[in-house]
Amino acid sequence: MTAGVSVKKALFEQFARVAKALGHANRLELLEFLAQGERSVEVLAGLAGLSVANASQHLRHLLRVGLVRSRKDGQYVHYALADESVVALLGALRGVAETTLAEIDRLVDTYLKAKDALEPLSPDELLSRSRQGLVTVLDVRPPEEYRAGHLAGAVNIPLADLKRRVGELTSDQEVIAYCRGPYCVLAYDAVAVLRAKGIAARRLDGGLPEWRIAGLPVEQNAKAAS
Amino acid sequence: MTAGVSVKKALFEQFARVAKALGHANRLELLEFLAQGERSVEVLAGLAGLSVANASQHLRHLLRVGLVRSRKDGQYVHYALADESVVALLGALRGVAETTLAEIDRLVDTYLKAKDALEPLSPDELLSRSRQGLVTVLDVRPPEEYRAGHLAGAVNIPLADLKRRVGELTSDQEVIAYCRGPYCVLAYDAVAVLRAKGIAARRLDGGLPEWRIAGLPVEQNAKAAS
DNA sequence: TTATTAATCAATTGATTGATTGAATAATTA
DNA sequence: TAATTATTCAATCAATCAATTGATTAATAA
Repeated sequence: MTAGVSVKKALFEQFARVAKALGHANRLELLEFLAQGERSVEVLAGLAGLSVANASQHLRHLLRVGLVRSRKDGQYVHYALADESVVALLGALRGVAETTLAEIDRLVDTYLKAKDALEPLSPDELLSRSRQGLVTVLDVRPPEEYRAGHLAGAVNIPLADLKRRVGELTSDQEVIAYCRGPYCVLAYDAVAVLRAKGIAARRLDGGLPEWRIAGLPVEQNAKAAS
Repeated sequence: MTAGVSVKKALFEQFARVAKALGHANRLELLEFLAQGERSVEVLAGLAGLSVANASQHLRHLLRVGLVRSRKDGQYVHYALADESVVALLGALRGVAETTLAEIDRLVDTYLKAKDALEPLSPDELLSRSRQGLVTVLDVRPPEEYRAGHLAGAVNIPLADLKRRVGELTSDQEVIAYCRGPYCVLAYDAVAVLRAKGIAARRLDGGLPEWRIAGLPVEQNAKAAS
């Protein structure tokens, strides 16, 4: 019982190590990118706008506390989330921040514009509708991200090309657009573009990691699945 | 889109603030106590073994990031978790730490002794069994914690008194013991004591906050529910 | 072998954090 | 009114953290 106190303390210190590792915007952003799939240090540094050395340090920090794992392939080191439970943790963190910080609401509103006007579709709904062939799933991310992993059957038209290539979409089906996750504007913008062209469109709720967990099929057009 | 970058950054910074607030063993311990119910600064300081000034500072920190709320009642300030989502976040943090840190396993083993020998009962199972009157629910925490909130119908026999008062329990029903949460040894010890006396006993999985969310009825013998 | 590239390491700097101390509020009681 | 109690504030100091820089380790290509 007396010894129990220090063990309890040690337990909380371990938990705190994990939480502390989450306590930096850059590391959270890196984790968000990793939630979409394995990435190399250089790619991650580019995505997050960090120097390679800095990104490397943050990644090693995440590695030390067990939030990510790494795999060496030639001269590349690929990082990935350690576990699905990390996605759950990031979701829970978002959940708390959204319900308790008014600041978040303000930012989300600014960032995502007419948020409420675009009621999103849940992964479950998407699953049943796409089984019936009722919807076209549209991935508006850049091709390289699409290749690294996307929803099965999704069409890839990057947002920049959407206006030009809108003819490729059949206008008699509702289009469900998605990009990187809940705070990615691309999908919002795509829905706006499509609606302006008279095509029924909605955004898919959540992000790739959540959909994977929810059971939506994910596929890859790997360049070299080494 | 260019402005989007800084908003995105700001969003991650808000999330990081929350995570950072979780990144200290003392604050996590305070949150664990708060998950059981509202407590005053002095009580929390005592429970966590901190000076009042130090506990106050940690609590104000948690308040600033929205993880707890406070209520002034006379000269006392009572703190409580801001929201149920905080319980979920703490659970997710535990989940990640348990699956990714080997160190945790070692500590839990040391702390909770023959952990696996005592398969716990889930809240759902408890609910159906107690409806049928099949089990006796035993709260082994000190009376003051019991009074502050306990499972409806639970009998309170603090662990220290259990050997002496074991006669108060009917030996023809299985006893389900609980204390403060998943890392509280009292319930483990109680199960050991009861089994030694020939009484079928198991531990209840999780902790009071989780049971509340799972729908188990919680009641209070308030001293003065002001 | 010698470049080149990807990633990490080591050292430095400035900034932030946590515990302690003593003083200051603010509500209650004598 | 003065004393007591619960809490918070303000200042301090040691410890830790994050970004930068330049050097170093591996793997690959010329």
